[in-house]
Amino acid sequence: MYFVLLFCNIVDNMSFSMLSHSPEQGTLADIASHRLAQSIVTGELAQGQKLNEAELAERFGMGRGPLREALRHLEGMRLVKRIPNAGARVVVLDRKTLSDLYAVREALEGMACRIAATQMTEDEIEQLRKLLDHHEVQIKKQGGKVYAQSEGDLDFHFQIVRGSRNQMLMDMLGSEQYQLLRMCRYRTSRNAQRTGPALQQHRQIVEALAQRDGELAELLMRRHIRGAWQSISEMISKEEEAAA
Amino acid sequence: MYFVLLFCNIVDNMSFSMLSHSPEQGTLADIASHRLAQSIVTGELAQGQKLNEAELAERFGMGRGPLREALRHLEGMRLVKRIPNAGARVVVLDRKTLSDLYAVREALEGMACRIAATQMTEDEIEQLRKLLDHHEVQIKKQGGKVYAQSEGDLDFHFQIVRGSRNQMLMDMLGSEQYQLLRMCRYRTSRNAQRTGPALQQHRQIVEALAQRDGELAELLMRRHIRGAWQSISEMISKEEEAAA
DNA sequence: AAATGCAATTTTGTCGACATAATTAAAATA
DNA sequence: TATTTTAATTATGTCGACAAAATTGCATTT
Repeated sequence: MYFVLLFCNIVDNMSFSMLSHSPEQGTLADIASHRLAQSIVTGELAQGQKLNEAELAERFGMGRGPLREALRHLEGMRLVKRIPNAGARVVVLDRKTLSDLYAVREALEGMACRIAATQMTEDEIEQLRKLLDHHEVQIKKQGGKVYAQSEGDLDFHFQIVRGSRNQMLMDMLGSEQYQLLRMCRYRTSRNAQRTGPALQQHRQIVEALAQRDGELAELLMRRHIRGAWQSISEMISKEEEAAA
Repeated sequence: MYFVLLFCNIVDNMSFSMLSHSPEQGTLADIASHRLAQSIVTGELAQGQKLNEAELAERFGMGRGPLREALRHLEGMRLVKRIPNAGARVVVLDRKTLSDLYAVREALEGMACRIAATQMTEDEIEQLRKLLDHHEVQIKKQGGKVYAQSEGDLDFHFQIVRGSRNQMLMDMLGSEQYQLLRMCRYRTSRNAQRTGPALQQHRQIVEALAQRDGELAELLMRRHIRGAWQSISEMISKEEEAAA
């Protein structure tokens, strides 16, 4: 029990590690699952690409059994789409899929924010402030590394979700949806970012949490996510124009 | 393409079939997944029970490979909890888990309702009315068969989720959360029901949809789900008292 | 008698080989 | 030449056997 608590504290302070860091431990299926997820999220495996079991199994140095289990897991995370007797393909993030994702996020994270306002400890809120300070420094110091900023942003959101104390929410957002979000970020992070206004909005949200104003916190979070979607949506439109 | 559309129409009219009917087709892993899910939901497999791979594989007449894939799938659906090197167990639906589930449901189905008010066709809304008429007849005719009523209730909710046209929402609620809900119903369906007030609330929601009043529809749906949770919560309390 | 350490058993994790279905390529026909 | 049929190839689905880990039961020790 002591070790479990210790581990949790480590995780607490690990910024975005819990979302992306791959554990080179556990069963081979778990390892394959993490490596595949990472490859898909970063775009190393292109959207819609066919995933050959034998090929991947050899690349990962394992048999096809564990790899098939990993594919089932990724299917549950919506990172791959399986068709019986016809293999698995990397999911394709089209406009409609992302639109649906952001709509769900708005509802869920809005709720998380409202509850978190009543559940988070003063200490946790103070941690959020420090996280944002850290982000601000990072933004000013190195405006180039948009990747780390994106992960930092996701980390902020997930800390609030944790503050809701709703395990189902943590599972749904943490282990599934955030992977799709990260995937989306990687696709669009080359283009312009909106880190400045986002940071400002984050600060507003934290202050609402500090004042225990759940209604306001929810409103701000929903507006923040709607703004993010608008930004992404415009980016996709430009890409579509460029492609045509 | 013609066959696909035809199939969809059939599914549309199949009341609760899409949520529980097991397809004796596809891969063995899919079959095992459905049969296991059904056994877990109905309580045939008790909560917290250890799931022995070899035993289940023999019972289903298949090897352990497909069964392991099925377990991975059920883990994604949150029906079982796996621990590396220590096997899988049926999930335990304690009060906190169900509370979290209903909180998430309220947010998601509330959103679904609001969007459905602008997206559903007149025909779909008329279908909802007919569904409720059918429920009313069933309730009056045979007050005993609470099982069918529960499934009918879930069907109503899912039709509205479909009306939101949000595929992610349909996946999340349809293939995952509803299984947990059905599981919960089976546990508590022996006790008193609240089919009367629920039907009334359903009718209110449909009328709000018909008037294209998304705000009202969302409010009514959220209130409806909160009421359902209150009812379930009291039931759990009584069970806990009886056990003590 | 309780607790600890060790051996035996059970169960999970993994791999390789075979069967079956889908895809591709080639050949035959209109 | 275009299309359909058929054969060959590839990939997925499945099983059985082995290795490693965990659990159980027993014997030993304090």
